Amino acid sequence: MRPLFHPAIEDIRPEAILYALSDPERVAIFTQLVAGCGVTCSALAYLGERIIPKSSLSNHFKVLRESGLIRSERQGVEMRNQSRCAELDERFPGLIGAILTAYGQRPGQPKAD
Amino acid sequence: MRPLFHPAIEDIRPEAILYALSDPERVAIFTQLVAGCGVTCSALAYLGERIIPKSSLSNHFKVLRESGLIRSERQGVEMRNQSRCAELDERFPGLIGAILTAYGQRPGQPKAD
DNA sequence: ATCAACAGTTCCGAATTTCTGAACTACGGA
DNA sequence: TCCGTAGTTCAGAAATTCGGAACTGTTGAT
Repeated sequence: MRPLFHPAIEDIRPEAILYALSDPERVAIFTQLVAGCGVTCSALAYLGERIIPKSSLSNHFKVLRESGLIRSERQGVEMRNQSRCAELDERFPGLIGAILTAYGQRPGQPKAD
Repeated sequence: MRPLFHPAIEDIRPEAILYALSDPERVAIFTQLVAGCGVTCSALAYLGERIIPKSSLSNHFKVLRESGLIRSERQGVEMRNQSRCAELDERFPGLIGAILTAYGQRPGQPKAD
């Protein structure tokens, strides 16, 4: 499998972040990661009112990863995902927090780590 | 004149805001409006390095308007546009500011450090 | 009233992007 | 080895975006 691409912190573009988080399904996924639970891909298939097909889920993770919002690494047969909140909050102060607050889904302080 | 649709402040959805501001051309337009001047549509056709076709420009304004970011009203033969920042900042505290700050920190943009 | 000029919108076809089922790859365990 | 599970990639259909041309609505001039 191709190595997964993660942008360096300085290469992260605001438009990619906003685009990634303009989809409520991706926001729900990201929110779970920020909260620290459900870190694998398949664990999140039942978010919301529908079952997200796994190819769509995989694509959501790719968008989140390539926008710089999350970091993914393979661990055995599954993929561990974690948010890059701490880095992001240094680069774009207050941005992630304000977005999650706006969605009304912020479960904790993204800066905390 | 047929009134243009503007969402009530309580109907504004974060995903619409993020989607609207995930396009750098729209961000450039919005930034001009935030800067204060009630700006017309055609006055912004030369933002950035290309001439934006007027149908595209019209669509950008429509997206901004229907997401709740701006208010537009016809004044004579032209359209005056203004940002809804004050309302928005009450509904989604810090969101617009954090987004504009994030765009202001892109590489290539003036940096405050 | 009629016409022309202008600001912006709408229409619609082409190009691009998104979605998702099916096929596939990668890893671990027996 | 073969099997099951986790996730990715492929490919075609569906949806969205882009932008030129035609159109609408307003003002000012004749």
